[in-house]
Amino acid sequence: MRLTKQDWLEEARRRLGTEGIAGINIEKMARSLKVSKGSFYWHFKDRKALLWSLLDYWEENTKALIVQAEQETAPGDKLARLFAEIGAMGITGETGLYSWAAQEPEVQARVEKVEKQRVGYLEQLFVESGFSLEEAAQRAKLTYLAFVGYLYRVDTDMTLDLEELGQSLLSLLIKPATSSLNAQEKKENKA
Amino acid sequence: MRLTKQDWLEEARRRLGTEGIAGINIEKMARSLKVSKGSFYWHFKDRKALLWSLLDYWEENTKALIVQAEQETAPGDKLARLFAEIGAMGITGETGLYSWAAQEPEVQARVEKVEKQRVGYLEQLFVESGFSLEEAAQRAKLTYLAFVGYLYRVDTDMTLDLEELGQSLLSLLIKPATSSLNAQEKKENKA
DNA sequence: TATCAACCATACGGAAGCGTATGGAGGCAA
DNA sequence: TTGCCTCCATACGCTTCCGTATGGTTGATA
Repeated sequence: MRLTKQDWLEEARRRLGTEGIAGINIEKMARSLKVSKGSFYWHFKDRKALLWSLLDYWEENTKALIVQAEQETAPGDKLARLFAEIGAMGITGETGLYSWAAQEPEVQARVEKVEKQRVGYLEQLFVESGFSLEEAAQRAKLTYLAFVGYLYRVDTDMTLDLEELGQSLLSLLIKPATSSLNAQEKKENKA
Repeated sequence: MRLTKQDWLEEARRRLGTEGIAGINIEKMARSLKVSKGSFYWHFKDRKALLWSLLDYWEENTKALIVQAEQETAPGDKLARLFAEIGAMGITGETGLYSWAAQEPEVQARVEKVEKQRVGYLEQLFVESGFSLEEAAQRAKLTYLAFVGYLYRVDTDMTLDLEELGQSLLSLLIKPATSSLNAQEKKENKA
């Protein structure tokens, strides 16, 4: 069977989701794909190159997600959209990246860069909702932590499903300010 | 140097915290402890036996934590105490257990058992705070997810520190009900 | 159809880990 | 002193990876 670089990347993403970083084992992958590892080393310099490509993909994914969310107008809708899109595409494998990052500083730096974008975006949503910068930062981090927790505990009894999580966060963290913002809008309408 | 079983367990816990499950490498540990692995295999049947002992320790730890928290009376204080104790003892290594659990069903079962105790306890706290069972369950899970997220992102810019997290959860998830409960208490006082 | 580049198989060397076998070293007790 | 029990060192076999070297296959193209 003739493979492309993409085939290998897809297999790697599958395994990152189910078995974590340790699942990205060239000889096992070759067996799954029914080729020899000669194929792998044709498409990639070494194992690290593959993992690095995975990081690229992951980074693009985050950006795309934010673009999608921004199609909504209200911050609450943006957050809901964000969770919906995440649920739709299924970002399995994040956890694998984190544990990998914990071991290699280079990777940690890249992961943190992407995470900064994420938390930064969440922060923006809370600011749009009418919170102060400090409040927004706090709520953004809390939201992100809950999300990371979700990623790790998904498929156990301990977690809400993604929609529930989104709704909970929405009602607990955004609602109060949205209503106060509505109050302000009413004021402006009267003026 | 003559070692005890405890010495090996402590070394393992250290490594679980810093390097995760993969860090529990018998030959590396032996080098750190300046003995040969002959010592290890005298104290433990095999690597799995050591890991299993680690699970025991972790389970006991959770129970102890709950006992400590129960020394407080108000549910809010209990939650705060919980986070304080966690911060004091530093439960590093949890994340290593999770990723290990993801790979071995036996371990997964044990981890989930302990997690059920944890979330169950949190649920109880929210019920004590005046929430309905459903609300309490939702908030307990959210709290736990945020906690797990914290464990994974600690030592990055993406997280609040543990006290902040506790305070945030307290003010966002318990406060509203506590005040409504206060309102009820006032009613009762008038009657 | 002959050639060349793209792609893959096979076989190997080497490192790292696990677990075992066996033989001490050292204390303690008869 | 002799024997025994606890604990450890050393050396080995086995497996599973990674990465390389080398040659084979296939399909497009001149």
